[in-house]
Amino acid sequence: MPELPEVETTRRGIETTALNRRLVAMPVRERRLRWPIPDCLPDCILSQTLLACQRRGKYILMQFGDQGTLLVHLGMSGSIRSCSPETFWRPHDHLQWEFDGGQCLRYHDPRRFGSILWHPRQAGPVLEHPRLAALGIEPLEGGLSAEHLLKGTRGKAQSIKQVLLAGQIVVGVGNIYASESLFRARIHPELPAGRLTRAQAQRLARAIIDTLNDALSSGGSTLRDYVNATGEPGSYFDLHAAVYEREGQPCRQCGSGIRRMVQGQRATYFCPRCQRLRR
DNA sequence: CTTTAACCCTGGAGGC
DNA sequence: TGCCTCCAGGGTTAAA
Repeated sequence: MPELPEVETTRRGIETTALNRRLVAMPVRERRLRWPIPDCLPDCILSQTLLACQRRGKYILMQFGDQGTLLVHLGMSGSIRSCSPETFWRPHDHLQWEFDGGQCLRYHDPRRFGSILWHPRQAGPVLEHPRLAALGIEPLEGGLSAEHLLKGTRGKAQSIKQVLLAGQIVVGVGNIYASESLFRARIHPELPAGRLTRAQAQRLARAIIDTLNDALSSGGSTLRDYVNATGEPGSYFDLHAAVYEREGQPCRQCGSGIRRMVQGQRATYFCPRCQRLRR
């Protein structure tokens, strides 16, 4: 599933492929995603130039001329690849953006949990879009500190794992990296968020930043360019997980058996020895 | 207000 | 081999 590093790599690939290019066509084969693709597409962006491609959380923001911005989410099975406009359409290829010069981006999403939303310019700053307004800070742009985590978790009885996943304090920590970050910070996933100590918050801020950066750089080095990747469809970054999906296997730190549990209907993996509730 | 659970969807795994 | 059931997952909303 695309986590923040994959989304960021995708964003960079889109920039490389299509920034400052004019959209000449946008065939849509399937509008039924998380929400239906708006009827005004593609008309409202045809012949417009892609002036910027940014990211907020796991949303990719494509600004088309002075018309507005497309909010593109990959859900959990989505991907965007560059191809030639004539490339045969595989199952679950839902649409493509064709730019002048022959550049083309294909949106592919078997489970259709992804979404494509339209934010017209007159609706105001795109960052105030309902889907974006309440998001936590970006972990890779500075500002994620122990103080920020302590402030955001103060008084919360919910587990630290679930608070991280909720994305209201910091974005981009999906199910995989929540487990990985907590392991790296040696914090038990069930710790009530409000009980986080300063030392733990310090380690957690560091762990989140390092975990995401590691994934980003390893993804960048192994695939170079996600959008232009020629590997098998749907191949995501090869994660060298410390705990994720390693139930029963020895902890790389202490050798104890990695445990799996469910929090909020989601799997959590942790080392019972390295991550203790009481510290 | 907080917390929980259901939902959207498909591919893959496991049981028989 | 094939059919059936179950499950994973992110993000959102309805319900408790």
